[in-house]
Amino acid sequence: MMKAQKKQKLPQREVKRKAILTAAKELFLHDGFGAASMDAITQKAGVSKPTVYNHFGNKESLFGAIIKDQCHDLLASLKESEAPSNDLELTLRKTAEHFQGLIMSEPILALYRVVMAEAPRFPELAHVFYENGPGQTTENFANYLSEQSKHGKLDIPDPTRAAEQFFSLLSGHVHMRALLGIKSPGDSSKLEDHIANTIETFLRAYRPRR
Amino acid sequence: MMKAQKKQKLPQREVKRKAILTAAKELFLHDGFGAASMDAITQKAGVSKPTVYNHFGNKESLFGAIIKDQCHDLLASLKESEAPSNDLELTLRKTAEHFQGLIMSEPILALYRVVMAEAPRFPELAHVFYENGPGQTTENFANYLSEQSKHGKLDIPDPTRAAEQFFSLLSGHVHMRALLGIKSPGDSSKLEDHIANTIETFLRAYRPRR
DNA sequence: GTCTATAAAAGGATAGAC
DNA sequence: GTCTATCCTTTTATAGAC
Repeated sequence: MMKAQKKQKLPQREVKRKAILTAAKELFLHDGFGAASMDAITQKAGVSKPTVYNHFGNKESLFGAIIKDQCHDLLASLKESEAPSNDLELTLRKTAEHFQGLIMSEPILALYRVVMAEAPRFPELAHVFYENGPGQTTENFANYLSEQSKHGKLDIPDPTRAAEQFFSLLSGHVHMRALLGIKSPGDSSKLEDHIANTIETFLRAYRPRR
Repeated sequence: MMKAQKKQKLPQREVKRKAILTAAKELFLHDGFGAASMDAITQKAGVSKPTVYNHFGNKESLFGAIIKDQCHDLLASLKESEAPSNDLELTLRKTAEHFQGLIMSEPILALYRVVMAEAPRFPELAHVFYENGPGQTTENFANYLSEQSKHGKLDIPDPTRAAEQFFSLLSGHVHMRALLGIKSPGDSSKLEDHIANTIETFLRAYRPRR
């Protein structure tokens, strides 16, 4: 199954491809689809225009490749946090911290902005984003909640809804302000506070009564 | 204080201005800042380019005027729902329905997309949007919650946080899917369900325990 | 104040040499 | 496969007539 390579020389084609992807990723995420020009991308990548078009055909395809890449990276990072312990509150806190750190990071904020902005023109990308991000996250967490509910640690009639609620509470206006680039004084210093409060509220709503 | 108008003729300048604003609003909200061209705007407005530039100077200014207009309309619509009755659950439901109907409408969804996408390049617009929309809404609702809490109908230590949580639960993944243009089967038919469930969860978390 | 016509620049994409 | 050089379209913005 191994393709014989004529020499050990590093395949230059792949090097250029990587360079293009890296440059395009940075510019598309930072400037959006319309404002990022192919010219700027070729320049940043250190290649010429025909090379870019040889690899990706046109601007839309390149954009699609970048966004899908980012979405898959996103999922990969989300899967790392699979450590459901027996300690309910600990698991909630770990999950919340991981999720929060992710969605408040600049690369993911930029991905949110771009995908939402271009959703009307790139509906497929919007789907990929949702499935790999919020969709998958919710599903995994719903399974956990369902299990905990069976064990009597929680009282949850609809785990999927509860999972969505947990993540909605967690992102909330803090996430919205971050998407809008609004720096509320103390927002960042009070993230721990926000997480603790989210968990407390969630448990008040779903902890079995007595 | 009344300016004497030389004749009863309608002021043509204002007519054209309105036409430009209407056309620009539609195109900017539908296509975003970059993809909407001044050419398309002039054409749709039925005026010529120099007229547009005479009125608004450049594309950025026109965009700013449009977005700010929309944000103020948004606030106006939000203020209409000020009917806090003594029936807590009724008020929650009315508030939720009004808010939900607003944020799920296409014009407001488009406004969200555009403002978020352009937030890095138009930070001032992002602020105007937040203050007139989520900020004001939260503040008003927090006041109501605070009152209800004093009367013993709710047990809310931090009204602003609780208000944010209420609206976060309410928008949640339903709103995100709408922003992404994802039509979940039954999403629209189950909005009433979603609202009812949000209120139930909120009350489980914040209703006084005996 | 508003138009026709056009300038000036930048964008996406390609032909042809190597 | 990759480059240099270039084409064609579209874009923002303006000069000058009415």
